Amino acid sequence: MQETRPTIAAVHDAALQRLRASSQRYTKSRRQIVEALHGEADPQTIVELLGNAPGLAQSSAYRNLAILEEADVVHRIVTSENHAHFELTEDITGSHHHHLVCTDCGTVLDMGLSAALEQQLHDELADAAADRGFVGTHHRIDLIGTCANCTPTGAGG
Amino acid sequence: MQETRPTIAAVHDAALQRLRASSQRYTKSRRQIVEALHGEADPQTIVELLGNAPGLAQSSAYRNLAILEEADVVHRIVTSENHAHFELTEDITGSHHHHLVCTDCGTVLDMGLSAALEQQLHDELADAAADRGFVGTHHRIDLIGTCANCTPTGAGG
DNA sequence: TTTACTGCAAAGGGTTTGCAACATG
DNA sequence: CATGTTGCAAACCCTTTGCAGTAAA
Repeated sequence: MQETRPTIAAVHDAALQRLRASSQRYTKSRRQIVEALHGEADPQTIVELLGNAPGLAQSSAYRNLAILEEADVVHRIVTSENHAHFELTEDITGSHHHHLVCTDCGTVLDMGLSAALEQQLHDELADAAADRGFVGTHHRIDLIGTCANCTPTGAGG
Repeated sequence: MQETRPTIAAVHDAALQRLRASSQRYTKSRRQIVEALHGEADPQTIVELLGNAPGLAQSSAYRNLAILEEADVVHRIVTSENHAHFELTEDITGSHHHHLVCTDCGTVLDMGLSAALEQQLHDELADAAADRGFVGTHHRIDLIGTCANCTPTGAGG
């Protein structure tokens, strides 16, 4: 699922169009953020992102991430950790996926589920929403646990 | 699913046992928190909780919620909102459920899914976890959208 | 050129913590 | 009686914001 990612050029193009649609510019800082997010397979925290975007001010990162989120270029992931994680939206990467959240170090990893399961889930969520007068826009599935780095017994366990 | 909740007495009993297992006392503050959580159908924020637990200091609420969480009496829900939400654990209420999260007001509502879907999800999550060397403990499903109070067009829409 | 964006640093807001008094077992 | 808990208030940390200079369209 990580192997079929669009090229950075395609991502920049998509980002540019979305920002234009929101009457926003595609500045150097924003390109840096998009490149940093594209460069890593999994969602990054602000701190990680700043490490991958040399010279970018923290305040600019927050401001631009908010704008990129508003323009549907970036998606914000909030787990029980203190730091939020960010990734390119599914619209841009073209892959619907969910997350593995490590309770130890806070790392967030991507994972995919079958289309059949997604469909059934979609239907049941629609029913549940209707029962409560709720209008759903999208769903989110997380598997909570410990990642390979934080699991005591190395592998195979 | 909300109709089959255990009595407050049963909840207190379960909470007491879990706290004892964690070498913790079941103090007046902790009882107050458990009662407040039992009293509402849906997860509450700290502010709401304090409103339902007269005389309880904010710091005590945070401290005790952490202890109750550690003892598996209380579950913390983190959405994209600023405020965390809290509810009694499924072990205590006896009902496995998921959440509807309103992006407008931050409200969190409970919902249930079918056993069949839960089973299939469980299996696929196990596969995805294995692929990444991840050890999962539990999952979380949220439907993001707007609740009845925040949806412009009344109902049916 | 005009407008929006950037960086710095200080402010904001939910959560956590130190300390003395108090309640629990 | 010894230890854990409470409440107050200050500290903490991530995030947001004001302002003057700068880059984008």
